[in-house]
Amino acid sequence: MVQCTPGHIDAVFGALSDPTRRGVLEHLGRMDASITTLAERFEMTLTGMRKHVGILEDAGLVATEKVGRVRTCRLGGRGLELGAAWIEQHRQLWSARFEALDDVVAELSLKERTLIRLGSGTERE
Amino acid sequence: MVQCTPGHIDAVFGALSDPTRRGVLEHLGRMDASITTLAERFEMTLTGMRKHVGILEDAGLVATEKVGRVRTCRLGGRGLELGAAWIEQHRQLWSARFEALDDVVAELSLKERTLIRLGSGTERE
DNA sequence: CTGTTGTATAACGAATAGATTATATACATC
DNA sequence: GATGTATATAATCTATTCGTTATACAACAG
Repeated sequence: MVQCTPGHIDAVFGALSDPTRRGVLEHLGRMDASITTLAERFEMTLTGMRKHVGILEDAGLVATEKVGRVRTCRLGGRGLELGAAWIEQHRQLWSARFEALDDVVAELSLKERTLIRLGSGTERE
Repeated sequence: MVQCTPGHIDAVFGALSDPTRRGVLEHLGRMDASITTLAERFEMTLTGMRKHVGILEDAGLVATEKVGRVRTCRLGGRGLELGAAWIEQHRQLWSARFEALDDVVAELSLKERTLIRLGSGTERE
């Protein structure tokens, strides 16, 4: 079951607020990775990367498993749903208050999906 | 046009990671408010609340206008779209990698929308 | 003009975040 | 068992966050 305390949402948004961590999520979206791999990819010490991964774990965005001496990180599903749910719920509230905004939103949703190549400083193009 | 730098997304998620600020957003979703009103509502000093509002402004989530000595705060549209767009984009990435997750997502999207009464510590029920 | 109200600004403090180095441990390999 | 690799843990450092108090200013009420 999805745990949904305020603190958990804090953790999800807090985790997403760092560009390195968003970059890690993008990377894990393409392939699983060890701490060492991620540390190299993001030019950071192992210890530093381990902390980021820990934060992503706490937020329910990443799951890890240690086999032998290698800790493998992969995307771990539900955290992002929490954030998405909160935002969606409030977008609806806002839309009710600003009816005119709906048009803007509809208009933007197309543009943004193509415009955005953003967010981590580690784009692959 | 929606500015969409990594830093801007940092600001949006960072702003959303604090329960007081999410509470302020919820409050402003129901009615506009002055700094004083918000400070009372959230049992905080004026200075403290002013800072939170400033952070929400920087993230593009709130707009303020000072008339006379009163600064009125209202929801200011585009910031939330940025966060929503980022999450949605990556949910799609993830879904591609974990096809089985799609079912879970679909299943949860119903449950969560009713389950969640969350996020700010200032629920009104 | 005087007093009160709403903000702004500055300075401070405790706690956390983001990163590091140094050291230890645990597994793999030869 | 010796060596190298992958991680864990502890200590440290700087910067930022979240909140405060103290002070100043600006505008409305009388």
